[in-house]
Amino acid sequence: MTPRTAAATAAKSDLSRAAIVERALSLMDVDGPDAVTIRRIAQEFGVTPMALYWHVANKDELLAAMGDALLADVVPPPVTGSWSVQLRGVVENLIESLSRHPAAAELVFPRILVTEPGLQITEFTLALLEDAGFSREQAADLARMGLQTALMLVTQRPGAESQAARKERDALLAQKRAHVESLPSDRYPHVRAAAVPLTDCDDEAAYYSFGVDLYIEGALALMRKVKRASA
Amino acid sequence: MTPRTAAATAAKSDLSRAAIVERALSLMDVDGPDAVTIRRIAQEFGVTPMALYWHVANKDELLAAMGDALLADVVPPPVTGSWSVQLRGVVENLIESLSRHPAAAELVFPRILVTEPGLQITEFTLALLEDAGFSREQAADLARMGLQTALMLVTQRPGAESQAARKERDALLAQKRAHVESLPSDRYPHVRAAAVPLTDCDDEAAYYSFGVDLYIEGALALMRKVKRASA
DNA sequence: ACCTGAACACCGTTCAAGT
DNA sequence: ACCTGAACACCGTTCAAGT
Repeated sequence: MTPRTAAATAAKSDLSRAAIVERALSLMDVDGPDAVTIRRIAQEFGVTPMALYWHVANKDELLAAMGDALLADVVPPPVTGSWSVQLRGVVENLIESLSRHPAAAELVFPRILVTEPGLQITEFTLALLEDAGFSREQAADLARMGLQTALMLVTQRPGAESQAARKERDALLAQKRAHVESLPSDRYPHVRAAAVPLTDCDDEAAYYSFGVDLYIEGALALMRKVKRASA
Repeated sequence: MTPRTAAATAAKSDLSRAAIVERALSLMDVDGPDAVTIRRIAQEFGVTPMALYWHVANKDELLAAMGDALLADVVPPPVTGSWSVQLRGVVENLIESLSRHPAAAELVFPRILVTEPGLQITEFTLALLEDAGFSREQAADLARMGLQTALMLVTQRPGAESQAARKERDALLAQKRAHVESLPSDRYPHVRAAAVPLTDCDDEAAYYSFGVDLYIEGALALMRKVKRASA
């Protein structure tokens, strides 16, 4: 029996498409997108780079699979309540899932119309919006922007928007805030005063609900306009 | 006199930081982000890869400079009209500039609080929103989401969201639409019916104004809430 | 069915050297 | 001041070969 580390043994025995995808996702969160390489993942599994190609066609397919994995565990939205309450549920559940792997969140975009769960979310949202009275085109745009809203809120959350490795993130954040606070207050008084809220997010829940509010209130206002025009 | 192509001669004589940035931007639009490499840009200028390092510290700095270039020619917003009209101007002018290089648009995100024009836009927007009655934190969140809205609309515009080279884009788009149209209509009736608006954008102006409307109407609705709470 | 080894065409970047 | 040449450590990927 050749000696091997316990970790490598466990990892190697686990080599599978799902395990690779999961490892790639956490690699992305911890060490940033540049760390997600075929060779690095293989190394983490104690395996040759070429071994991955048995489970995954190529890197693009791996990235797609990562997007699919995020989409796969989005909780289905509530089916009761007003259309705006249900719409809010769609966006909130998206945020809930995407925020588990913020660095990988944007990978879901190209997968939404290709993957089963993505299509189900889209179907539900379109039905909701058309029933509410939006035209087909408006419903399509609005549904798309709901996904965009969830995605933006997650990927660009102040304090977490950097693409660097987790280790460097705090230093970069401190540096950025110091820079903003060093700005001349005669030229940028508001920016300086808002240095903290611009660079960090002390209350995550409040941040997300404010963002979702903006979207939902916008949709409600547009609905009123549609009703007025058709009346 | 050694023979050289006219293009290479003209390009070589033009080698400068600004020229490199410009070339990188159009390379990104035409051939996709993967085509933006130090070596490829050098080749386009008929020059050795190392030559670029005189004008640019490294690739990260080049990407930052590309973001800065987009921000640099954002038209200043109008200074008259209600706060919501001015806010709309901010977002519309951002869209105007970013849509000239959609593939590079996301590069502005990390540059907004670092660059002169970015800070001016932020200062203007924060002042606008705080004067309107939003708290400092709300103003910061709302300003950020205005930028996010502009960016998302541009980068994710249906039919242009692919990161592929321009040559392949049409084929990919057609393929995607064909896929959506081949969906079982008993399971995804709304998605199927909305195949065209989901995959293409026939009226660009209408698409953008709908997106900006959503944001502005949302802001107006939140303002009413703020007023009501403080009354 | 699943993995390895060698090889290829690409990257970004350093460092010393040219003019 | 501006550019070249050689070299290094990395990529993704192919292809033939092992078990």
